This record gives sequence, structure tokens and C-alpha cells, in this order.
Amino acid sequence: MSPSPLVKASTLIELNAVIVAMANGKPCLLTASDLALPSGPFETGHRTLEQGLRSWARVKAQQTLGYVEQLYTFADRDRDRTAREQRAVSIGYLALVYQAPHNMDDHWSSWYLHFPWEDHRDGVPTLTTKIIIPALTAWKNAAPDAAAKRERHERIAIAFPANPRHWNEELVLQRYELLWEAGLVSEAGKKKNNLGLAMPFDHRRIVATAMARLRAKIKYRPVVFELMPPAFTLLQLQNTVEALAGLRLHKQNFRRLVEAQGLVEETGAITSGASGRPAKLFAFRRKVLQERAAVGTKLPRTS
Amino acid sequence: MSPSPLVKASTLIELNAVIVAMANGKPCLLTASDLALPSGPFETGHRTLEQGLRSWARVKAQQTLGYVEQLYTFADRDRDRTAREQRAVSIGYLALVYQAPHNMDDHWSSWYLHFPWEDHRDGVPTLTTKIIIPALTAWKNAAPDAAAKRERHERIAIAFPANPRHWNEELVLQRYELLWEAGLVSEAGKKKNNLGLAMPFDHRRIVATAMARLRAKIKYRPVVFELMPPAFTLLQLQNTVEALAGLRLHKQNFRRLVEAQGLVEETGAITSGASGRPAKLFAFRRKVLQERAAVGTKLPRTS
DNA sequence: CCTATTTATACTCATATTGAGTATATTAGT
DNA sequence: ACTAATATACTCAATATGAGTATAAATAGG
Repeated sequence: MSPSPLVKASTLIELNAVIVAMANGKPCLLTASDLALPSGPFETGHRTLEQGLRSWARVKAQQTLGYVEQLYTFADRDRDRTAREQRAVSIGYLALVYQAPHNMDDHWSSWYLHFPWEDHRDGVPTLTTKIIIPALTAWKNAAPDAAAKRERHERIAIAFPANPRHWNEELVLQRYELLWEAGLVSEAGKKKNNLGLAMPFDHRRIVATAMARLRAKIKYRPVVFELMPPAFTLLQLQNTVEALAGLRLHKQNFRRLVEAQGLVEETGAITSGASGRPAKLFAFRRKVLQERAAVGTKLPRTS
Repeated sequence: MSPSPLVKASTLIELNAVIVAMANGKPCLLTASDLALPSGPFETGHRTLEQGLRSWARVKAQQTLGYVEQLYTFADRDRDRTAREQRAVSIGYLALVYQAPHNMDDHWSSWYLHFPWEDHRDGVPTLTTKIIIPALTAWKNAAPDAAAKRERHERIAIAFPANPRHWNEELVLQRYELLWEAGLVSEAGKKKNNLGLAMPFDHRRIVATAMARLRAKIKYRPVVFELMPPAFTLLQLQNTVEALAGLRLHKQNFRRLVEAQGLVEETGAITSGASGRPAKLFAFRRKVLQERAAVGTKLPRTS
């Protein structure tokens, strides 16, 4: 993360990549050994930001990025406490790769290690009911005045609803920031008062942004397939979506949805060996990337 | 756009704001007299990027920004042809304001002046059928090889579909980039070969990004109300949405949608003076900003 | 070989949402 | 009183969604 010799600026432009791959059925992040996200300076040799990211990922992480999407540009002054005067602008990216080759010093870190409260596949985690809700309630009651108290109450009710059916898996960033404000995820020195595995700097916030974006996007763009092998069963596909969303889905309706949208086509092959009836293998219909550039509107258009 | 004395960097961080307001029923952009977007340097005194934008807008444009959203960070090398070595990173923002006070040297420029092909409220514009489609077809036929030709064909079919019912109003950026590649919207010196009103630098591309984002967002977040007066009729609301989307909507169903979602509440007042039955005046129900943080999922969840 | 277990896939059905209208109400102008 | 213009209410078919039940095709254990 040393500044490029070409950028002798007091303003450093840094690219941060949230590189996601599935490993053992878990969504994982590529990190350094200190759990920092891969990041590097933007060099003037690159034509565009995305090209800078791609070429840097190829060299440094030996990764050829498939799907890449810009997330957000952060430039808060207190972003990086270790570098007071050297202000960095950080441009976050989300990248999806299929089965990354394992380097020695690469770490693939399951994202639920850092966000254990985000996995609702087996119902509401005990962590949430036993620790988070009581702590947040205490924080709410410690509000300076009634208005602040009401506002905190609202935010808690939305982020961690009492009724599990109202759980909104997209609110990853809101939840992280709520926990941060309540002092429950301090990344800094003190090891106490930290839920989930901390990450250096504000990297966990960047990951939260990435998770939120990805969870939103799988609903209306066929991006899951970037994480899938060339051929897969519908159950494998469903398991991947469930792992990303942190939710359990209705099997029959999931299959109906996928088929109705024409996202996949049979390869002709079937699985074997496992217990139970063998499943058909499907492949992603790449054509939909064009067809479904047009997605459904929600406005009541006239014809 | 002169560099701030505080940022003595070879990398200049520039904020560009697409500030949108409705004027005479038209969505308009705040521009300088040369049609450039308001833009200014990011100063180290500001705590966050958004704060930098807000304080700068307050001083320079005498605008208090309501809704603000980060759009995209551009850093292409050939972004600004006038400044070869001075590479600028530009962070684009979308801001919505209600009834901006008119300054002398502010210009409010209707966005359809710059994007005449984006307005489908009166059907497909003649410009599209008479000029754009023929020109794009010629460009397609001039493709170097068959594969490129097929790819261009696909892109044209999606961006400017033959069947007007397949028009997707969200693809503003794709259309702009398609027209750019086909040489139909060159912003540079030559005045020929330019559809719509050009803007300096890459500002028209930034506006295209903003339009696309806004058109997508009005469908699932109540952002239109940022552009509305405190009380309005449902027709006024519909006209605003139609103007933004560039589409004609079904009146009865629009009203059903708005009411079913609980977005508005009656003020008790009604209009008078105009011809026809007087309309009830409504106000935005601010509560929904909290309630509807939870929006509908598209995944087939189990309960 | 028979049976239980496991997974895959097909089909059903009530309810909700959407698209495209028709019908009625309330004003201003003549 | 009648007409034009707009607002609002209601209808109805077509789809989409949520929550199942039913059936098919494999393996594993006796």
C-alpha cells in the first residue's frame, strides 16, 4: 500500500477490491494475512480505474477478475487513523471470481466470520438474540434525549426486526453502521466489544457495502453464475444464492423462478454417486445477458 | 475548476454534481453558462465527500441540497482532453432539489435538450426513427467482421428496440455510449455529427449516469417527492414521474400504486380554478422513509 | 430383492399484483 | 341544461407468488 512513485500527491488514490469466490459452499473474501482487503495505488499508466484494478489483480493476486463493479468512493478524514495527514481516497470495487487458485499467502476468509449476524439460514442466530439485541437495547436507553431514543428505536427495529419474517437481508451496511455507533464492532485496538472478526482500517465497512450490493443485485441481474462452475445442479445454484443472501429459500419456487426466467438450459448430463435421485446438470444461458438487459419495470406504463 | 491551494497534487479530486430540479414541468440541470456541470475541488477541510459537496453547493451555487447520492468515480486518462498530464479523478454526485432560487448566472437546462432521444412521452421521437436508427444501421454494417456486426446489432436492438413496448427507459448510459461509439454525439469541436446539445468534457456522460440512476430509483424508493412541493395533486406527481422516466403512465393504475404503497396522505385541501373536477391535494408521508427501508424481496423465501 | 431414506421434479391452488379498461363524480364554461 | 375536462372509483382477466402435495429415481441396509 505504498504510494506509487508516479503519484507524488498528498491525495493518494487507492483501489480496494472485495474479491468474492465460493469455497466449500461459503462465500469467501480474498484477504492478506492480516485480513486486509487487497488494495493498491491507482497508477497513471492505467487507462481507466477498472483496468487499473484488473491489471493489478492479475499481477498481485494472480486473479483474473470476471465480473467487476464499482462500489463506492470513500474519503472520510478519519478513515485511516494511522495516517493523519496523508488523506486517502479509496475507491471500492466488488469482483466475483470462480474458484480462485490458492496461493500460499492468500487467505480466503468466509464473510460470515466477519458478519456472523448476517446468516439467517438456520434462523435468527443466537448471537443476535443473546448479545446484539440486549446491547442495542441498552444503547437505545442510554440515548441523551427522547428524540434520539425514538430514532434509535426505529433503526434497531428495521435493522434487527423482532419478527424474523421482516428480516431484510440487504441492510448489511445499515446494520454494520448501527453496531459501530453502538460500539459493538470497534475495529481498533481493544479486542473486547467486537462482534465478528475485525478487519484493518475501514475494510469491514467496505465489505458490508459489497455484501449489500451483491445481495441486492442477485435479485435482478444474473450475477450468481459468475460464481458457479460451467455446469451445476439447481440445488447447487440454490445453495449459492442462499449462502449469499443468508436466507433459506423455497426449493420448488426457486426452481420455477429460474426456469421461468430462462436463466439456464439443460446440458443433458446428470449427476451420479450421491444419495437420492440424480439431478440434471444445467448451464447458464449466456444469451440472457443480452435479452434481459431489459428487465421488468414497476411503473404502470401505458402500451 | 482551478485546483484548490490545499491540494497540491498531480492527482486532482474533483466533485461533479448533477443537480436536478423540476422547472415548468421539465427535469432540469443546474449548469454554468458554458453548460458545464457545477464542479469543484475536494478540500481537505471537509470531513467527508458528501459534506464537501454540500458546503460547496451552499456557497457556490446557493443551493441547499436535499437528497444527495454518489454516482460514480471516473478516472479515465482521456477524460479531459484539455489537461493532458493533470489527471483528474472525478466523483459524480446526483442531487435533487425543490424549486431552486434562480441566480443570474445559473442556467437550468432541460435534460431532454441534451438527450432528445430519451423522451418517449409522445411516442418514439422522429429523431430516433429518421436519424438515429439509419445512422446506427450504417455503423453496424461498417463493422470490421461478422462477429462485431452481430454484436453491434444486438446492442442496437436492446438500446433502441424496434418494438416501442420493449423500450427500456433505464438504459440511458448504454444508449449514450452506443451513440458515442457510432460517432453521433461527439462532444469535441466539430459541431456536425452531434445529436442533442453537447456539454463540456465528459459531463454529458455523467448526466447520462445520473438519469439512469434516477430512472431506476424512482421505482423502488420514494425519491420523486424531493422534487415536489409540500402539497401536490396526484396528477402533478404523475407528470413529474412521467417527465423523469420519459414515459406515459396509466393514470388509474398510477394512483392505485401510490395509494396502495401508502406514499401519500390527504392534506384536506383541494385545488380550484382549473377546469375539470378539483383534485385533492396530497403530501408525502415521511414515515415511509423508515417503514419502507424494508422493501419487497424477489427471492422465494421460506417462512 | 425389498424397503426406507434421500433427493429431484411435477403439479395444485389460494391469494396478491398487474394491465387495461369502464363507470361515475365534480367542476367551469356556454 | 348541456358539454368539455378532469378526478376518482370500480371491474375483470391475466400473471405472479407463497405454500404446499404428489410422484419419480436414485442409494443404503437388511
